[in-house]
Amino acid sequence: MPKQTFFKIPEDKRERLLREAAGLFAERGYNQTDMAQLARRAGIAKGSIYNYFESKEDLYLYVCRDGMQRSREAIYGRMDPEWDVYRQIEHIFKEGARFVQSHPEYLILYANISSAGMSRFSELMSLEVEKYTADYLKRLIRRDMQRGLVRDDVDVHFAAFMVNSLYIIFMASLVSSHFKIRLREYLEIEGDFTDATLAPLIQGITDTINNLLKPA
Amino acid sequence: MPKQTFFKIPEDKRERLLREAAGLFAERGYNQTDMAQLARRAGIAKGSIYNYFESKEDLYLYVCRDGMQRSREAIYGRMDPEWDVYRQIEHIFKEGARFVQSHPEYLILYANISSAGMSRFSELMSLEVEKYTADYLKRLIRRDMQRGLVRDDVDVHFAAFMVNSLYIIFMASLVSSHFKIRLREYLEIEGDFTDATLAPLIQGITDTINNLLKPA
DNA sequence: GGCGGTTGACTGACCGGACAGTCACCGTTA
DNA sequence: TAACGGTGACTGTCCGGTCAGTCAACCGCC
Repeated sequence: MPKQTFFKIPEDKRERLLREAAGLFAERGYNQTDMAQLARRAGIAKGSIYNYFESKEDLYLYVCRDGMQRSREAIYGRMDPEWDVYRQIEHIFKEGARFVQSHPEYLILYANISSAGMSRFSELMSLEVEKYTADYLKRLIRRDMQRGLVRDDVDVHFAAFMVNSLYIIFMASLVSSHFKIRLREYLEIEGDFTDATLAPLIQGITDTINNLLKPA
Repeated sequence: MPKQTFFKIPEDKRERLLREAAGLFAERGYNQTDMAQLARRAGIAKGSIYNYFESKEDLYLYVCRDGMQRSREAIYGRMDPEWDVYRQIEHIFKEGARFVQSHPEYLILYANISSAGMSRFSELMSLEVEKYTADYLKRLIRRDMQRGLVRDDVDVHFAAFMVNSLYIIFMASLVSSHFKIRLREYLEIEGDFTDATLAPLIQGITDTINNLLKPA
């Protein structure tokens, strides 16, 4: 957690530091991020960062949690909880794609907690990151099973796992340099992804999910 | 590529260095791996490593490529190319799970080329790593489509992408600390994974794939 | 088979750069 | 003038890569 000072400084300074930190941590990873460079980019002195946070690790954890919060708001914020599971999943994929294209840094931060040398962080954050989505999906599938919209022989845990797995791969494919290359190789796409290439991909994935869940 | 010297030293010394390097790079990541510590673990002097390889980066790339090679041999080696796509996919998942449990380091190396600060490496290796599997799966699906074993309205590229995506998530779930925690949370498993928890998961995933491909 | 010479793998102390975190001082405001 | 946020030069540590020197093995010659 930040020190109190961090919440007493002007909001734009706070935002700028968080923005630059998210960008740098995402671009270079935790260990390769240089606090002096971060200070320079954020337009403050290195010492100031240590007035706001106990340590680099402290800052990193806060930036990650803050990023998860922002992602969640962007993706779940405009969703009507009364929509059926199929419409909600479609919404999540579409809003996710939109959000990740304007703010790839947060998804990269997420992806990095699973990389080598980060197990210290993953022990702190993985559960807290995954629990929200896992619970949400399971509740949603269960609710629509009761409404007769989902086959009643579906294993709720497994189904939620599959939905989220496909979501993770999809999002990573838009953002990580490795997964972008991989997606291009599989779909034999030249150049950047456009709505014209992404729409059928989302369609294919959501169709697969529908197939898994929909009554015969 | 290694220098010639590397191929002139006794095989067990060579193997030991590669083994320890794969282990350390996987455990701590590229940047956090200390060449002095690696030398100590491999039972040689730091200078010797630089008699075998130009640089840390050179060693890393060789260890990764070597690991991919070994993984491929373990997983594709005992497979009969005449088996139908469903049997081959099941074999890949089962052998993959077996291999990754005895040699998690190679899959971790694979997973790490997609992490932050590794884009330099992913540009070098991603294509070469993914191309093999992508081509293999596409060829297999196409062949069995001609044999009438796969629905003829399936998009081969998309189908291969889905199969490999589920495979990646599955393998990562057995190996990365983050994905292990995530799998436990979704499936509500306590403690370690056993065959009893893994078998139904493989079953669920291959069923989903079969559903995607099999004629009505 | 003994001897001098040559080769090349092996070694680890050392160097230089990078970088997290500190601290003594500064400027502003109440 | 006290309190507090801001600052950047400084420090200690870490680590990739180097290199001058060692030594065992091998070779050709007597």
